[in-house]
Amino acid sequence: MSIPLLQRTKVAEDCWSALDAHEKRARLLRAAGDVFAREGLQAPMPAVAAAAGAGVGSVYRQFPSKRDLLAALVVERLQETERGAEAALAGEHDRWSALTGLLWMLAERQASDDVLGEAMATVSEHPAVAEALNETLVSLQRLLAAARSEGALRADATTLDLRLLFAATRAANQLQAGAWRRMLELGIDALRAPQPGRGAVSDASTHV
Amino acid sequence: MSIPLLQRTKVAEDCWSALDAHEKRARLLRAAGDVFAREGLQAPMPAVAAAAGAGVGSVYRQFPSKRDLLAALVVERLQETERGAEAALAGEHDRWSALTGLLWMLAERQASDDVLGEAMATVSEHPAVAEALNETLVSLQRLLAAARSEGALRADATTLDLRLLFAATRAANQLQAGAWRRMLELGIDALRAPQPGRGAVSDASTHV
DNA sequence: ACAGTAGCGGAATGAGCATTCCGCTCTTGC
DNA sequence: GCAAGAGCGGAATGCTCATTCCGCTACTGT
Repeated sequence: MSIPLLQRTKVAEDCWSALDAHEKRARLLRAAGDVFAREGLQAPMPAVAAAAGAGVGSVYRQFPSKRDLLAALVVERLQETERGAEAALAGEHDRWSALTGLLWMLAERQASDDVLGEAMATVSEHPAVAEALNETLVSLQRLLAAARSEGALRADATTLDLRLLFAATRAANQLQAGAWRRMLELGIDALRAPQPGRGAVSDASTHV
Repeated sequence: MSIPLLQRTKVAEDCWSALDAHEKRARLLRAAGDVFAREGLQAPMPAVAAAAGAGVGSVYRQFPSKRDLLAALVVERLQETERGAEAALAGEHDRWSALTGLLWMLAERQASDDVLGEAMATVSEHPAVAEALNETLVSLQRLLAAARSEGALRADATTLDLRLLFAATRAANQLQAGAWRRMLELGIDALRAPQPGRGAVSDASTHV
């Protein structure tokens, strides 16, 4: 069941064990993501361990507590988001298209596997999560700034608006499968700059 | 601690015990609402019992399970909403004002004590809740129809839109206290009929 | 080939909670 | 005033986990 053959060799053992640990961690994270997505956040640790083909002990060696495991999962997703934002910023299209494209991608992913939203709420206080969130928000902020300078994004849009949008799509989807699409369309419309329009998704423009 | 004096008298004992049971039930419900609002839905039953100045046994005599207690709480709130809708329908103002007024009131209440949203998700399958929800939706539906006939509400707005709106305000508020206001303003704007506007909160107009 | 040990799997432990059970009290009916 | 019993409070029970602990296996270095 395990992959002991990859463990420590006489050559550069630190290097090997490091690589190995990394792979094991990734495997656990993937299994945890699957299990939590399928059974909800209350899925027991032993189930996660089993899904990863490991014993609980091994899970706890990588993640000191369930909370830490959840946090790692969330951080992973946040980093993906950050990379997505960076890519959007560097892409060929105009920033507005890049931004909306990113939002659709993220929302779709969230819709197909909602755990992360709930997990985020559970571990938002976790140091690692807080840090990752900050970094992600910085990237998103830059993307917003770029889109704004191109005139496509309403002037007072902030990253809080984006977060509100995600919260809303998630809520919508819990109420009725597929409802997230409409909610997102609506939100994106509200984010668009044009015309004299009325309000934005948020008036709290003093946040990152 | 208890109010034994009100129990059974020789006069019309069914009547008395019924009234008494009703009062006790109400007291439990109030206590449960407080406790859950303060400590979250995972608050232990003994805590609820203590808050009501009763023993767990008494709680279980009224509500066979925690789930039933939660359901009763949700049903109560739904009925309030229903009454609110009826009142709005019968009020003096135009239906649009009545509708938005109702939405503001309900959203504010939800913001100040969020449990019900979560509880609703937990027990939405419960028969009693399903039934109460249906009735509430019927009333809201009538209010919507009235507002629509006055021309203030967009033609394709449904009660699902209202539910989405509540889900969204709740989500917004969880992210940032007070954010529900903006979200609600936005949603109400989207519900307004006027001009050629773009989209509604939902495109699923085939639901009650 | 052998002793030493890192890392593993999963049994064992402990805590928290919903729910059940029971002895006790206060009220009733005579 | 007394026996019967309705309804009460809260101790006891049983179960589900998170987390800890430990004997075992497989690889290392000699």
